[in-house]
Amino acid sequence: MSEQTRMPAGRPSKGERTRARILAAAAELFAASGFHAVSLRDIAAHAGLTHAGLLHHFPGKDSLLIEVLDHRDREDAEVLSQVAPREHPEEFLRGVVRVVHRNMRTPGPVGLYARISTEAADPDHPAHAYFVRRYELLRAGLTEAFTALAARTGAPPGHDPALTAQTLVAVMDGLQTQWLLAPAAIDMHAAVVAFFARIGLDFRDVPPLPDRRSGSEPSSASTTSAEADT
Amino acid sequence: MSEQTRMPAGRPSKGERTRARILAAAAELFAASGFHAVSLRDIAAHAGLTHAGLLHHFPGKDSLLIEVLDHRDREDAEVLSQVAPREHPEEFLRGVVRVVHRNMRTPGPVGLYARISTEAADPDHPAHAYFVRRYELLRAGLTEAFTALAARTGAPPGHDPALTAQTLVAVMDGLQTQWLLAPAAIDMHAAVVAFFARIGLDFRDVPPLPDRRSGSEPSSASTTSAEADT
DNA sequence: GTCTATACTCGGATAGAC
DNA sequence: GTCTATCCGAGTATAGAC
Repeated sequence: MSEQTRMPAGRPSKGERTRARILAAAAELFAASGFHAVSLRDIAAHAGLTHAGLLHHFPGKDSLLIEVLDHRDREDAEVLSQVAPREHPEEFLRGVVRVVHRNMRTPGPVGLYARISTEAADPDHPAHAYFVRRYELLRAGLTEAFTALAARTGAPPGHDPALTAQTLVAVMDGLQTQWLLAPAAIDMHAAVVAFFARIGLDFRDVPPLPDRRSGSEPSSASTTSAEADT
Repeated sequence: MSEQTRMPAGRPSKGERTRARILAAAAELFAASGFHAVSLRDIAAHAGLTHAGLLHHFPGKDSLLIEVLDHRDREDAEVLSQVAPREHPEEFLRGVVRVVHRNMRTPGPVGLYARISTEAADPDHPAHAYFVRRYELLRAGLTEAFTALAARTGAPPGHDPALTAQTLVAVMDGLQTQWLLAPAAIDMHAAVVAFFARIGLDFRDVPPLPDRRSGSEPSSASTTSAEADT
């Protein structure tokens, strides 16, 4: 799914630059208007070529979507994969809070993600396998963190790390839905901090994340420890 | 948005019966394959007419969608509106658990709802206002219930009923996303019961809801107390 | 290897005949 | 109230210019 994504580092060829332009245009337009509402002709025009020319670089609209998702994914992975959930669970969970905080500055990509993740419930959807795997990894990483945390601090009797992980993911996703519909009424960051407080973690002091630098490739997105083997 | 939805009660005219047939076909096909994957020609054929004939009864595909959602909404409202959140908060919350439980038997409509609710983040979406209002009402009802409950049982110091309501809604929505992607891995009912347990409510014994009777109009869906004034 | 031109099929939507 | 005919724009595929 994400092979051949290492940076050429040297001088990018003309085709590679065109590809990057297309990807940037797709990300922007998808984020602004969603997947179905945007046509290949729109994206192509935005990137300065015809839709047939675009199809020389990408086999179809679906693959374009997946590559856009994959790219954004690596940006979050940059934050979360700095620290292994098993060894430094608190730090890992702090990273989650920081991502949520930053998400409140980027409704476009957040909306895109929310939209596609629900569309992808259909097994025939091009991004289905992508999201199944993504959620598995997310839950696995959080479960590891909660397990390590419970072992360290002494777990309450009925505590279930996997259930907590699943619920935390649900809270973050569900908050996005409400926030996207009524941004002024929902404070995702505060709600997630409150959720952590309910399970005994005080994350009120977690510092915000710097603004995402605009449209550049991640400098080093090699192996992400968040993608550890289950 | 939902005017002219009272039952004519007398003998339905031919047009009304056709309308009902179209609506039933749309609900079935949307639930089975989603919104975008189903064409007006599919729905029309399923209802026994051409797509142009269908468009005589509904101005467009969007309005068809909204009416389908509205219809399903009233069915859930039947459960939740039996009891006022302020007077009988436990019963009201029990109703929520029962709806979640029943949802696990109907992935089609649940998926449709999840999809549309994220698409509707776009202010230009035909269902935008619908979902904004729906979430406001949901949160308002739950906030009332949690407030009444806190007043009765003695509230913990830092307890915020509105925040709890918002988080519960998020949990239910987010669980749906994960469940739709991997039904075998997620038990929405158990997770919601666990969430209630975390805030001190034992809902393990809530009885399931009977199966939805197939394709008939609600017998009396007049005023829903869940739609009380905010 | 990069791109344009063109065409095919299917979608939603409209106009007007019956 | 329903149909036929038609329009426009979507995703996709192919041929061929450079």
